[in-house]
Amino acid sequence: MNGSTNIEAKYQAYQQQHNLRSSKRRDFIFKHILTISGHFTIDQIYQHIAKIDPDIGIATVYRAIKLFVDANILIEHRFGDKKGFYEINQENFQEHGHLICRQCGKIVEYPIPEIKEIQQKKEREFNFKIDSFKVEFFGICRECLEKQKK
Amino acid sequence: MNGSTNIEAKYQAYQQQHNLRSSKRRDFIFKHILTISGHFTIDQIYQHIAKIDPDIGIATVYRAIKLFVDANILIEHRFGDKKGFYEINQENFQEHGHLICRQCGKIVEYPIPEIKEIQQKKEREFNFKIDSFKVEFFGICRECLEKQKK
DNA sequence: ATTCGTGCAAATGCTTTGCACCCAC
DNA sequence: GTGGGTGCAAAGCATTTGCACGAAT
Repeated sequence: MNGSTNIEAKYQAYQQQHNLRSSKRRDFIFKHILTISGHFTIDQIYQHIAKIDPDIGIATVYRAIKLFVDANILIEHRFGDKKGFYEINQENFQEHGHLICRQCGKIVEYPIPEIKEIQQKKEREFNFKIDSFKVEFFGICRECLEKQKK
Repeated sequence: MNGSTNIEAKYQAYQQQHNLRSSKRRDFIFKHILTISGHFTIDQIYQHIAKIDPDIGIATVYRAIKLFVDANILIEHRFGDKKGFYEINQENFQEHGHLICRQCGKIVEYPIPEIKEIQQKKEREFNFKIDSFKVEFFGICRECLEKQKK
């Protein structure tokens, strides 16, 4: 089973559980987010879709993305900004965290395989059913450190 | 050296570096946040301070808290909400992460001593100067799981 | 027919900012 | 006196929502 069928199954299951009607716009947004690697914002999605389907409203994008977050298809991040960042919660993607530079805002991804073990430990310990995680480090990146020296 | 002198030193250093003047209000907010364990919101601080100093404006609280975040005295969290949550970034506090129930919104803290090692590894690997981190797990808590069964 | 999905614009809620005034240096 | 600190109200910005209409069942 590859990643996208896995996610599609999740979407279909969610649609059934919530008695959703089929919607071309929502399906189109869904297909589009599958093609994105890394993070994106609502506005990026909206800009892209609006080129192909100019009548779409940004509210529809908000509603769709919110639904995908609820369905645990997407993970929402707020890296200190007020704006939301989203990324696919694909189980067979590499587990990763984020390094955020608080000076230039750059976001670097890094693999963090250690997290699975910690997650399982916490699940047992707190009797929580965990379905996503975030590991974020904040600091100053090399480039900004060098700029400071000058 | 205990935790609060550590933080006070951080505050003083920041004040000097940024040529801040002394401010009774900012200092009072500073002292107040030191007494709080766990997370708080801007509004909670404002409500508390306004009882003692009714003339204070909420903008002052925002400005002070933002400054403390910039000084790395506070860590800002956004647990999916639009509202910001804050907590002290006290180095000799126990390193901890958060478990967030996406159903009832409950936030549980847990120790995560493993993180220091990971942090150091990433610092070396990416040449980042890391000064704070977040580890968050999202899922459904025991109580909500039990409610679902019924 | 009924109810969900959508566009639009208004509303919301947190946060920031411009301005006039006050206060520390 | 100069420039930071503050209260107030207005503005900003991302996000949500009420409403009327169109589309799916």
